[in-house]
Amino acid sequence: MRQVLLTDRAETLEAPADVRRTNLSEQEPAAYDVHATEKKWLPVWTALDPFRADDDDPREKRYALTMFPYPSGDLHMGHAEVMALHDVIARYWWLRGYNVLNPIGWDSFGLPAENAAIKRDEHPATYTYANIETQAESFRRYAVSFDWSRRLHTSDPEYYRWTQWLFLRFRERGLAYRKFSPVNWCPNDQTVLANEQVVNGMCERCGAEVTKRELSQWYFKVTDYAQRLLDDMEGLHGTWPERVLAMQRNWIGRSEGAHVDFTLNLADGSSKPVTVYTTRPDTLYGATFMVVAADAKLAGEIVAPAQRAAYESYLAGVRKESDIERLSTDRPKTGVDLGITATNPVNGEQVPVWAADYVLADYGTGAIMAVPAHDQRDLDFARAFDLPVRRVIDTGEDNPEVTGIATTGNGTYVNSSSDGLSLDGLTDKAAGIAKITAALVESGEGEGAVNFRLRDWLLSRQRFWGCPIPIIHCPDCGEVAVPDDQLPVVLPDLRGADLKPKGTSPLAAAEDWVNVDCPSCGGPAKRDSDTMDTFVDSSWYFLRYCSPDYTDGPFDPEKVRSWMPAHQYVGGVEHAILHLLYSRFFTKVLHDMGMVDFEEPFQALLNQGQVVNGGKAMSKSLGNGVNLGEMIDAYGVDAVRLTMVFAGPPEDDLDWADVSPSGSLKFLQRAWRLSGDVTSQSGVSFADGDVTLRRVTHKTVHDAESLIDGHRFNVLVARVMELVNATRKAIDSGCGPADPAVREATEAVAIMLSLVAPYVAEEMWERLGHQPTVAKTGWPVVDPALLVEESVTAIVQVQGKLKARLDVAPDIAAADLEALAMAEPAVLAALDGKTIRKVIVVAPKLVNIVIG
RNA sequence: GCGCUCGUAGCCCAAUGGCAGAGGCACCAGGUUUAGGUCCUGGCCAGUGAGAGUUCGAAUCUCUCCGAGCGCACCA
Repeated sequence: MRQVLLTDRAETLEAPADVRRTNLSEQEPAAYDVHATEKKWLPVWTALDPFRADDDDPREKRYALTMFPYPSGDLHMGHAEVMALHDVIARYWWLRGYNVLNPIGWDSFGLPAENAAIKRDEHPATYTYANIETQAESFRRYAVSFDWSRRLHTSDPEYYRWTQWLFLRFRERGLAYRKFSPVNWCPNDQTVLANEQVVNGMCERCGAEVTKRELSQWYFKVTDYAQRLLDDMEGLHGTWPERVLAMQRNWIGRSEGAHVDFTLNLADGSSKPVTVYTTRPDTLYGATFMVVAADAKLAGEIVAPAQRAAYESYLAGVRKESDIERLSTDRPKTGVDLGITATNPVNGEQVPVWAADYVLADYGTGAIMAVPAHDQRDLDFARAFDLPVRRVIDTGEDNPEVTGIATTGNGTYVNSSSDGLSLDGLTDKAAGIAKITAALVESGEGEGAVNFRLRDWLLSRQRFWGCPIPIIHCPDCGEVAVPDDQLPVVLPDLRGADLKPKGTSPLAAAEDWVNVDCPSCGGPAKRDSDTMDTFVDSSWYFLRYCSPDYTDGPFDPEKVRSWMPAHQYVGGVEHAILHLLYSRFFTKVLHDMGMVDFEEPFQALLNQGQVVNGGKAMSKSLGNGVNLGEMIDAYGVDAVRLTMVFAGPPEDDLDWADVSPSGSLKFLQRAWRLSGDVTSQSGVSFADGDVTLRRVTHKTVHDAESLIDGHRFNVLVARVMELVNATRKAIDSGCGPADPAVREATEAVAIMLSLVAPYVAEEMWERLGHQPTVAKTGWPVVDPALLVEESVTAIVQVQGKLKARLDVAPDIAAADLEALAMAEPAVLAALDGKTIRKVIVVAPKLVNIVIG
C-alpha cells in the first residue's frame, strides 16, 4: 500500500463539508478556508524565515529542544502531539523577546531504518534520506517554529566524524574499552544489544527473544559515573518528571552493604579466598551456605572433581536458557553442589558451596553468602535442596524454617556471637550492620561496600547502517586509534552489496575498506568492522546544534557556553532511561574534559503522554490507528495542533476517541470571525476602550504567562476561549465592534492563538491590519491597573458554612470586612446569641466565624 | 513484590488550603435557516474512589484501604 504522506494530500482531498458550505455565503465569508490559509502563509513564512537563532543577539538566550525524530516513514500522531506542545513553549519565548534556539535534526543512523530498507531492497541511505525529506516537509507544513539553518543528520560524515572523535577521546580517558564477555544477542537482528535495549528478555526493537553470546565488544564505562549520575539528579527535582528520576535511580540501583572475605576449602586440600557482597552483613552468623553464579568463571575453578560432571551438565542447561525463562517469576530454584566448603570468617564455620543461576555473575562479586532465614531467595533455595536454616534475628514472626517466609525486618539479634564479637541483644538493623562491619574491617576480613546495578554500556553493533568505530586492529600493535586527521572513517557505500545481517558486520566483507595499513607500524591491518549503537550519535546532538557547521571540534565551546544547558527538553518517556542517561553521561565526561562548563545537559524535561485511541495504543493489529495526514486534510494543521494542546495536561495520555478536532476547528472559526468584526483602526489607543472587556483581556494575558510557564497549555486554551466568548458578547450586545477594547482583545487572541494555531493567528493578524508575522510581534503588555477588580465577592461563613456574599473593594481592610460580615442578617441569625470563639478574616476573600 | 503517578458531572478536564465548575465534548430547548449543518441564546449534570486525621476551613496536606496507568523486578 502506498504510504500516505502529510504533504501530498492537501490538494487531493476537499475541505470538510462544514468548512466548504459556510464559504458560499455572500460578501463577507463566515468562515476562513483552512487549506487556502495554509497555502497562503507557508511560503510567506519560508521567505521571512522568522525563527532563525542568532548567536550574537544580545537578548537573553533560551534553548528549546525537542527529541529529534527517527526517520521512519512520515510523521504520525505522536510527532504531532510532541511538536504542538513543544512549539507552544518555543513560540512563547519568541513572543516574550528571548533569543530562541529551536533546532531540528534527524537521528538518521539505526537499525529500524536499515531493516526497512533491506526489506524494500533499497539502500539504507536512500531510504533514510527520502524519509527525512518527507518529514521535513511535513514539519514545515505543521508550522513548527524551527531554525532550519541548523538542521543536522547523524548519518552525515560531517556529523559522525565528531562522534568518532569523541569515541577516541573517551578511549584515551579509559572510558571506552574492549572486553570479551557474554553479551545480549538478538538472533533476529543479528546483533548484540545493550542491557538497556533488552526489555523483558526481548529485543526492544523487534521483540525477538534475546540470547547470550560470548563476544569481544566495545563498552563505555558508564559505571565510573554511576554515583555522579545519581547525585546530580538532586538538582533536577521539580523540573524533571518524578517518574523519570525514579526510573533512572532504579536503573542505577545503588545499594550499600559490605564485602566479606570467606575462605574456600578446595577438594585438593588447598584454600582460596573469595569475597561476597551483601547488603546484610549483620546476618553473617545466619549464613548456612554459599552460592556462586553458575556461569561465573570461579565456579568452574573451584568445583570438586567428583561434582564436575554434574556442574558441567547444569551449566550447559543454564547457558541454553533464554532471559525469558530466567526472568520468569515463581520459577523453582535450581543449582548444583560444588562439593566443597567455605569458612565463615566470624565463627570459622564450614558451610557448603553451591552453584546456581539465581546468583548473577556480573553483579557484586558473583558469589553470595546465603542467609535463608532472612532472605526469601536463599530460603527458597535452602528448602529446595534441604539446606539448614538458622534464624539470627528474632522479629517476633514465625520461624522462617517452618513458614517458608523469610523475615527481613528489625528484631533482636540471636545466635550471633563468637570470640570477641557479639550482636546478640541488639535490636536495630543499622546498629547491627555498623557493628559487624567495623569488626570485619578491624580483622581485615571485610569492609563496607557500595554496588550499582548499572552495567557498562555495550556500544558495538554488528550492523551496517551506523557510525564506524575508528579503530584499526593490527597483528603487531594491537588496537590502534585512527589518527584524528584521518577522520571521519567514512562508511563505505556498499551499494548493491548484500547488507543483510549475518552475525558479523557487513563491513567486514568490504575488503577494500577493511584492509588498511596500520597507522602505527604501517603493516597490514584491519579496521574494526562493527558500528556504534545509535544512542552514541544521539548523546551529543544537542551540543552540535549550537554550532552545526563548526569544523575544529564537535562543537564550538563558546557557542555551547552561551546556549547550553537546554532550558527545556520535550520528548517521550520512552527515553527516560536510555537516551537521557547516556546524554547525561556524555555531558559529564565532556565536563571532565574541560569542554563544557555544566554537568547536566537539560534543565527541565517535559514528557508528553502517548496518543492512544479508544484507550489503547494505536496499532495495526487492533486497527485503531489514526492517520495524521488524514486528520490534517480534514481539519487543518491548526485544528489538529489545537486539539493536541487542549485535550488535557501535556503529560497525560491523549485519547483520540475523547477529543473533538471538529470542535477545535469551530472554535478557531469563532476566533477568526472576531477579526472581521473589528471596525476600529489599527493603532487606535486602547486606553479609551471598554474597561470591562479590557479587564478580561489583561487578566487573560497575565494568567497565560504563568499557565505557559507551568506547562498548563490546556488551561491556557480554555482561557483564550473565554476571552473569545467575552469579545463576542462585547461586539453583539456590549460596547460594540468599534470600541478599541474589542480590537485590543482580538489582537490578544491572535497573539495567544499563534502559540497553537499559527495559520489562523496570522490570518487574523492580517485582517486586523498588521504585517506578518504575528509570531514575532511581541507579547501583549499587561497593565497592572486593569488586573485589579472594581469589586470582589467576599464570602462569609459561620463554622465553615456559607452564610452570605458581600461585594467589597479589593483593598478593603480586614477590620472593615469583619464589621460588614458581622452586620449580615444571615450571619446574625446563625450566631443567635452563641459565643464567638474566633473570627478568621482573609481580606478581601472571606470571613469565617467560629462559634463555641 | 518494590517504586512513581493518578482517581472531580455521561466523557475530556479546571479549581495551586477559602463559594466544587473555568473551558470543551455529548445531550436537550429556543432563535436564525426552505431544510440539514453552521451561527446565536439558554438549559441539563457531580459533592471530588472509601474511611480516618490535621485545620476556623480539605478535591487540595497526612495516614489506611480500594481501583487504574506506567516503570522495575532472583541485583544478595
